[in-house]
Amino acid sequence: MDDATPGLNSEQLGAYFALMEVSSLLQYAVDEHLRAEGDLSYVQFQILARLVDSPEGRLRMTDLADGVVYSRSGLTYQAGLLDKRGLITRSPSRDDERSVIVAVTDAGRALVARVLPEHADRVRQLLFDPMSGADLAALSAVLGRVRTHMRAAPPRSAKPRAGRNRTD
Amino acid sequence: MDDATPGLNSEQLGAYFALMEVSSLLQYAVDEHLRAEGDLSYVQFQILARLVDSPEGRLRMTDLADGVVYSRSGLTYQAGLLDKRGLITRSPSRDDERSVIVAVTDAGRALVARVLPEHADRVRQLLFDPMSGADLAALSAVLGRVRTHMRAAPPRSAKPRAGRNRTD
DNA sequence: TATTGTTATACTCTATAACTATA
DNA sequence: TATAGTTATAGAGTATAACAATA
Repeated sequence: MDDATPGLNSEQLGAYFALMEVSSLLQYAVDEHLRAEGDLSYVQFQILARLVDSPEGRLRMTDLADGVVYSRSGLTYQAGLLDKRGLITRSPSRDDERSVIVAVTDAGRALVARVLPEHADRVRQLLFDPMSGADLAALSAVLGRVRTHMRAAPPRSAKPRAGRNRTD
Repeated sequence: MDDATPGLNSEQLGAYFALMEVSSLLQYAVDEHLRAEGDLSYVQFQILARLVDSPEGRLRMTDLADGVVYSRSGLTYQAGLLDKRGLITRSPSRDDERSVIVAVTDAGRALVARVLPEHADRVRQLLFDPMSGADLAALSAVLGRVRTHMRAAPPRSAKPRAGRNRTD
């Protein structure tokens, strides 16, 4: 019954457009700062931030690719840039010789630490300043639910022609 | 007091990441459909949709550039593509000879009408299916407030070196 | 002088396909 | 055979600066 339902009512349409506009403006502002202050694109920052957030500062390429919405080749490209700048290292995994372990370097951690405060500040000013505590709680609840839902059926890096769906 | 406040608490940080991830996944899914079905990028679709939404199906280039987060040259590029495909027309304004009026053609309207239903369907499936009515109301309220706030101080197409701020 | 828009150019980024190597 | 990653390549998109024309 996927195509029997109508499109979107006006409230949904408004919320959809507002969501895209808000996230677009937010990313634009944040990206601008990251480039000016740390010579980082938003994607590169996300990669570094994920590594810093990870338990031991190290993740497999695949894990990173699943996190960010990129193709593997795209991640290889970005990782190459970060590697060249000494912000990460790449080394083969002992567990699985096919895998590559990406690790943040001290320089990478330092860079994140340097840009993070102002980054957070911009986000707060643009996104959270006009919000009440109740707003924030509501937003968190809704987005959390939506994110879980979206992750359940992830068409992210589904690229190989075979497997997955036999409906074709 | 802009820089005296701390960054973000964990709830804010979580909401921020969730917002960016949700919007990113949503745009990814929608963009994919637009390209496959209508050979349109998300930006091109936004331009067409805005024109269709406008009173007479016509807007100035500047109005379009203000709506989408683009540089003027970027808009000229995209408008050129749409013009080449016969989806829009561009003509000088009578009111102000400097301005260019962009108008949707019938073909443009037809294309939007063709892709819109499934577009809306994807948005509904990904974004609104996991939401209750209360969720939607809360989301609309919050995003509406944030959008207004962001639009109040828009660093969008602030590019010329002169004017605007005399603090230099 | 300020604003509107275009052009030229250079660059970043992303995706596709072919390829290697390991499980 | 399937998975992990890289490389080559080609294309789309974006920003900057210089430019022309009108207000």
